[in-house]
Order: sequence, then structure tokens, then C-alpha cells
Amino acid sequence: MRAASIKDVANHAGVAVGTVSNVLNYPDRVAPQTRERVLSSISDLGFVRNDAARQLRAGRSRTIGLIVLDIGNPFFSSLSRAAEDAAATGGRAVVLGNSGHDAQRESHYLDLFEEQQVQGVLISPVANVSERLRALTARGTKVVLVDSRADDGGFSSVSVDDVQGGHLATRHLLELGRRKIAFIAGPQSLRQVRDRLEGARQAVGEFPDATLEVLDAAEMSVLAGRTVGDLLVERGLAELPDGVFCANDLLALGLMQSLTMLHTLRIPEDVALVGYDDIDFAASAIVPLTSIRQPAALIGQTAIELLLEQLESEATVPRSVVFKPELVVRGSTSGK
Amino acid sequence: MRAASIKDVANHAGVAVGTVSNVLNYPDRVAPQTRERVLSSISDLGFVRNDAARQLRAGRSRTIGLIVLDIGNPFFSSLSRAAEDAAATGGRAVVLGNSGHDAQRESHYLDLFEEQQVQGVLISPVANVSERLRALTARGTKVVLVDSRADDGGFSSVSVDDVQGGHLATRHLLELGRRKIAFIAGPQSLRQVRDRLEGARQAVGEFPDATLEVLDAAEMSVLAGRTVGDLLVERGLAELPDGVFCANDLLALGLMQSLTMLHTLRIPEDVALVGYDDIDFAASAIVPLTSIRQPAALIGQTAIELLLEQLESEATVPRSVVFKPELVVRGSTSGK
DNA sequence: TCGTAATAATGAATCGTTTCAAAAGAAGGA
DNA sequence: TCCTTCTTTTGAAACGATTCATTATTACGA
Repeated sequence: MRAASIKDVANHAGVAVGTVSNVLNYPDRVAPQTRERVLSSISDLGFVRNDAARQLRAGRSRTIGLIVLDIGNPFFSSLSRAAEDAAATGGRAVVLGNSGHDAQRESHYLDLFEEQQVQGVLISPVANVSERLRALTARGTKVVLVDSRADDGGFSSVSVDDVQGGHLATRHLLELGRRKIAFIAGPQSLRQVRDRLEGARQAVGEFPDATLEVLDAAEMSVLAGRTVGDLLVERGLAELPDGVFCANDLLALGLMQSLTMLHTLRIPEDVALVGYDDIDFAASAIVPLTSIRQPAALIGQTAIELLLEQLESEATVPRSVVFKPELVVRGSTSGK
Repeated sequence: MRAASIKDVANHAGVAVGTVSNVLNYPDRVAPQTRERVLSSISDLGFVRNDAARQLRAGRSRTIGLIVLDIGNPFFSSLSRAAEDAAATGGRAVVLGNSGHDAQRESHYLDLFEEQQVQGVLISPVANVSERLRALTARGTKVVLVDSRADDGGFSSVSVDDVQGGHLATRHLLELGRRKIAFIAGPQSLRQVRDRLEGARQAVGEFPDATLEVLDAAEMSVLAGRTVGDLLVERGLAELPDGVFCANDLLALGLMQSLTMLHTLRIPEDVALVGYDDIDFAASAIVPLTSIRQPAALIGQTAIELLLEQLESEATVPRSVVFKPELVVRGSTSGK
């Protein structure tokens, strides 16, 4: 029992295959009664268009590939949702790939998307993939970097000024009078992490009596944050930083868990804490978390718009959009 | 500048197209030196297999479609990640569709996946789609229900016993001495919500002096929880329930925000609170949240396994796997 | 040297659409 | 009736990879 093809429909309706195709793609070209006859044959036979054949003939699919660092991170899930919606209004579908900070999986998704001849790729890269992306564009696939910037302006990109974000967060701690600052870093291979650190460095540099310590976390998750927290507490109270800036909210939440629950430190009295991303859960944390807000949905939507722009008008120069981050003050630094 | 095809590679290497195809699919059938020559032509020309052509010929793609209710919900993102991993080991890729509780988007993704001739569909349905799914299977696409059960055993499924989960949560509240129980429901069109409520009803029925009140939330999000919380507080303290069970953790976190921050109620003293899903953030809430744990990753992995099972051996009967939920007690009910 | 068997390479046919030049049909005017 | 114009329908060609029956090549023993 083979699926019905356009030829079966044509036979059933007593017309030529070209007519069936026209009914599907240019209904106005077909006389109303013929059209009706074909449509009822389609539903009689349960005909479903074969996208592979369509794509083969058209030379391109109607989908856009999106590769994110971590779909479990609310920042990215919100971004993806907005991208999907924006693409849908442009008549395209988004297929989502989750690299999970794994370069191999990232590369695997790039392969897959290229074989599927997606119209374009939105990617928030793990590894240095500029070579691969360049090859992709050379073969006609449009690329937009998301939450990342092209060093050489070779690609369109949508990002947030993470240096400024790091600066905002750290200056906030310093203005509260904190001087022993710690930055909890995720993998420094990530540009986001490096930029946020750079911003923190700049801010600390503006206060001569302040110090900055950098602590590495294995990944940017709640669990990793907890691990760093446990490590920190082992030092004893005197050795603790009094202001901590985490590379993202997940780390901050984990740290908070460790400090307040396992060890009975007070936030913000003993340690003031700032996260990054302002995910929904930041506001409902044990101590509501001060954070840096990034417009996740806006980023996703804008990225699709840049891509569509490139698709519509053939030769457009790459554009980079940079959004400004925003400090959201809550209990973890304000002491109510 | 057209992308290189298998024919271009054949010309460049001075062999027939069939030989190139063999190099790609059955390398052993080709003499080593020929193979090398072809491979170097492939990299010279930057040849990338055209998946559409491959699929057209093969009659099926190598992808599996996954439609989830809400990718922003950590339960589903964790489920998806596990499904992707499991599929990758089986040589398949997962494409993710997020219905966002929207029947139209769900239907749209079903269309898309069917046109793409995915090997199978994993779906956590919003609307009643059994008719559509039946049609899908009739045309040869395998279907596995996720976090949902087929009423009539027509499909394989992986789920958690939500009635039991609702019972566990509610009995816990009752055993703490609470008697005015409220259930914060999400959309009752969802089987999950109905089942959890049913479990709550059963538990309340076992305590003759207990009452159950059902409050509806527009959606299962933090925001909706906050709205219900505000509504609840307007009644005044005497009218409040003393035990609240929420249809999921997001609702519970929103409720918690509203009760503790805007209105100064104490959890668990004034109101004991239980959520559902045990997402990562439950443990790091203002008051760590008691919840019902569902093995999200295991569900995703098992769903893929059931699907692969159906794909390998043609005529297998549908199987249903039901996992048991687990009560995780934290501060929101235990009073430290 | 010849014959046989094993190994390697070939290339036409196929999958299901879309496209488009050409043919057929309809309508109207002279 | 014939010609023109406009609308509708036709069906072969093309997209690019895979398959498989056929042909070519090689190796080896007699």
C-alpha cells in the first residue's frame, strides 16, 4: 500500500499531472469545476504532497535551521519560540537543533541542515565554526549569528553587548560598597563569558581598592553553580567575596542554593549576588535574583528578520544588530 | 554557481555516477584507489549530498518529528534532549516542533512532518488528534504518544501515572493536617490536568472532613500562577485554602511569588504548596517547592526506543509504558 | 594459452514534483 | 464560416541520488 502520488490523483480525477500541480500551486489557473474535481480526488485518496520531490525540483527547502547552545536554558527557549513565530509569518518552518555546548553535536547539525538544503541557518556557536559557515554561505545558504558577533563582519548577527552587561552588573556591586568581587565564569571558550568578564574587569578597574577573582564552572547549569558554591564556602567566611557576579542565572541560582541552604550564609548581607539573562525563574528564587536582562524574544525575531531580508533581496551586505542589556535589581543585592 | 552534484563528482573523478554513490554508501564495493580518487574529488568540489534526492529515492527521510506542548517548560526541554540523544545513537535526527499549547500550530507541525515523510512522530498532544494520527499511521508513519496515553490502545505511548501523582500530592497535604484543599488547574482540555485533578479528588474523598476547590488558570505558566495568586489573596485570610496543589511547577512558582512577595503570606504556615514536574528550579525557589517528580529524560529516551522498535520490526503491537511519579518533599510543605 | 570465477565499474531507470512550451478548446467578431 | 484572442489543459523534461542488471577487468589454475 503505497502513498498516493500526484499521478494517482490525476488518474482518479481524469486530468493530467500538470493540472493537479496547478491546483496545488496556482489554483486560479484552473477552471473552478476542474479544481473541485481534483480537490475531491485529493481528499478521497488522502494525498499528501511529497516534500522531498518538491524540494528536489525547487532546489531548496522551505525550512530554516536554528542551532542553540542549550534549549534547557529559558533564554534560548524563549528565543526559539520567537524565531519560530517570526518564521511562520514568513511562510517558513524552523527546525531546531540543540548543540548542548557540544562541538560535535553542533557540527552534526550543520551537516544535517546542509544536506537538507535549509534556506538559512541561525546559530549560536559553541566552537569556532567561521570556516564552516563561510563554506555554507559560499554554497548559497544564508547564515545569521545569534547571541554572537562575527569578528570580521562576514555574517549578519544579532547580539547583546555583553561587555556592557558585565560592566553594569559589576558596577552595581561596587556601588553597593562591595570590594571583593568574584566572577563565576562558564567555559571561557564562549565569547559571551569572555565579554562579561571583560566588562567586569573594566568596572573593577574604575575602583582602585576593589579586587576581582575569577572562578571557573564546568558548565553553565544550576548544578555547576552549586558545586562552585560548595567550594567557595569551604574557605570560611573571612575568605569569601562580598559581591559575586555569575555568568548566567542558572549558575547564580545554583550558587544561591548552596550558600543559603547547605551553608547558612545570608544573601545579600554576607554575599551580594548578580546573575545574567533574567530568566523567568530569577524573580521566584529563594532570594529574588538581581540580573541582567537580555531581550531573548526580540533577538530571535530580529534574527529571522535579518535572514528573510537576505533571502528576499539577493545581494545585501551583512548587518549586525546589537541590543543593550538592562540591570534588574532585586533582593539578592538590594537587601530589600 | 550551482552546488556540485554527484554527476559533477563523477566527471571530475573520471568514473560513473553509480561508483560515486557506492563510495558514499558501500565503500567496500569500490577498489581502494578509485575510492581515494572519488573522495578527493568530493572534497575538491565541496560536494554535499542532496538529502531531498536521497529521500525521494528512498521513500522515507531519516528524521523523527517531536511535537511538545511547551519547550519553555524544563520538563519538556529535558525530555527533548534525551530524545535527541537516543535518536542520534540510532542514526536518526530529531526535528523539534513547539506547539505552545496551540492546536493550530500543532496541526501545522503535523502537516509539515507528514510532507517531510519523517519516519515517525513523537507527540504530546494539545487537541484531540487521534483521527489525524490514525491517518498518519495508515500511511506508514509510526506514532508514539508522549506524556499521554491512547484511550483505545491504538498507539504506543510513554506516560506517567498522573492520577497517582495527583493522589500523592494531595494525600501529602492531607496528612499534614490540611483540610481546605485547592487545585490550581491548567486548561482542562489536557489529559494531564484532568488526571491530576482526578487523583486529587480520590485523595480528598478518603478524608471525610476535607474539601476540594478547583481554580482555573488560563495557561500553565509562572505568570498565570501569579494571576491566580492575586485573585486568591483578595478573598482575605479566612477564606484561603490551607493546602494548594498546582497542576505544574510553573503555576506553583507564580503562586508563590504572588503569596509571599506581594501579599505577605507564609508558606507553608499559612498555605502549604505542592507543584508538579520537579523541574530544576523547584529546589531553588523562594521557598523550596515540594513537587511530584517525573522522569523526563527517561520518558524521552523510552519514547524513541519504542519508535525504533516499531521501525525495525514491521508488525509490532503498540506498547504502553507507564512510569510511576514520586513525591519530593521540600520547604513549601515541610515547614523546614 | 585459455577458461572460469571473482571483483569492479557502468549507466539507464526510478522516485514525485514542478515547469513550461505547445496543443486544445471556447468565445467573440467579421 | 473563418480568424483571432484568451483561457485551460496537456505531458515531457528536469531535479539528484540510488539501485541493479549488465559489462569489463583481473587473477589464477589447468
